[in-house]
Amino acid sequence: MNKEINKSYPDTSKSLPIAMLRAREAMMLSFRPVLAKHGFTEQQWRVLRVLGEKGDSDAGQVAFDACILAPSLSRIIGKLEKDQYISRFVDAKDGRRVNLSLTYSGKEMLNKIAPDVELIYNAIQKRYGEEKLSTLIDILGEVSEWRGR
Amino acid sequence: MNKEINKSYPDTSKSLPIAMLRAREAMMLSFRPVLAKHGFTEQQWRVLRVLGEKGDSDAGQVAFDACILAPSLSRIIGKLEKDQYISRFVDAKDGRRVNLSLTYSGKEMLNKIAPDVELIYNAIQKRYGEEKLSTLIDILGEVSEWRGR
DNA sequence: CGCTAATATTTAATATGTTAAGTTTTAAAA
DNA sequence: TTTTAAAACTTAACATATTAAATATTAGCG
Repeated sequence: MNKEINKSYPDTSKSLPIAMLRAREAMMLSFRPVLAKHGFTEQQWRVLRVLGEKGDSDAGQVAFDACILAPSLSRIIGKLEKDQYISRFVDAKDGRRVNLSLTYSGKEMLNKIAPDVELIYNAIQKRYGEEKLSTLIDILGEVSEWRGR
Repeated sequence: MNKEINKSYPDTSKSLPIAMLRAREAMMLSFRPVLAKHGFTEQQWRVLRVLGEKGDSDAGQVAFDACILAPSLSRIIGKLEKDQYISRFVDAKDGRRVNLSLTYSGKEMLNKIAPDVELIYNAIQKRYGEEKLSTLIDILGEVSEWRGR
């Protein structure tokens, strides 16, 4: 009959991937509406931010910095370019590389949205304290080094 | 001319949402191949796990526990039901609710995959130490309580 | 009881995630 | 130098994410 095929599994409440998903989602519930108000998705915003922060970069670098896979980035930069927030041009020294650059209007948008995003960051930091959050970021940084087997 | 429209923004390396994304992605790079080997996506696996752990639940509960939005869950359970890993039936007392239940074959699959997933969990825990990881989960839990303004 | 608001889920539309395959260009081996 | 392998993107196909709207059902109220 084997009505007892159920065993005991590690509680999902202790699952790191789910815990990160939950925490991230909690924060994004605050951020997303701000970005949406300006017509951007979370990912599009990350691309703009990374370009604003590190300056012109090739697509691979942006993909890494914004934590977006290459195929997704291809589509995203297609749209951002169409909307004239970024410009895209093939690298002169290596024809495989695509360099990305914020346009003036992209920089303007960045300057326009950033303060609203900052407000939320500050509220979160005020709520949980800088120390706890920097501990969090430190550990997350360590775990990001994980390369399984 | 305003060639200096660029200002300074908070470093994305200090962005909590991105830090969580990176750390999560690092771990999922280990987990995904294991799940894929058995033909499941990350989300489908979360649904199976949650049902195995908490027993029969309605869709809303599963959505919360697995951290999947209702519209996504609808499709996912559609596929899991078609593949006969779960069964779905309308609640007798509340016709709006849909109750979900693992089938025998769903439970079998859970028992088959869980050990492989466990191995990875254990390796991660061994690498970073239980204390650090439980600190991480604790802080993540706190941040999950965040409800913006 | 009949009407209206609230719930739980599903459907739809658009955007991104994920893996595999295809292109073009470089680098490296033979 | 010719061939081959590797690198950086892009395209394609399917799955999920996100928001809004549609459905169906229940709860509350007058």
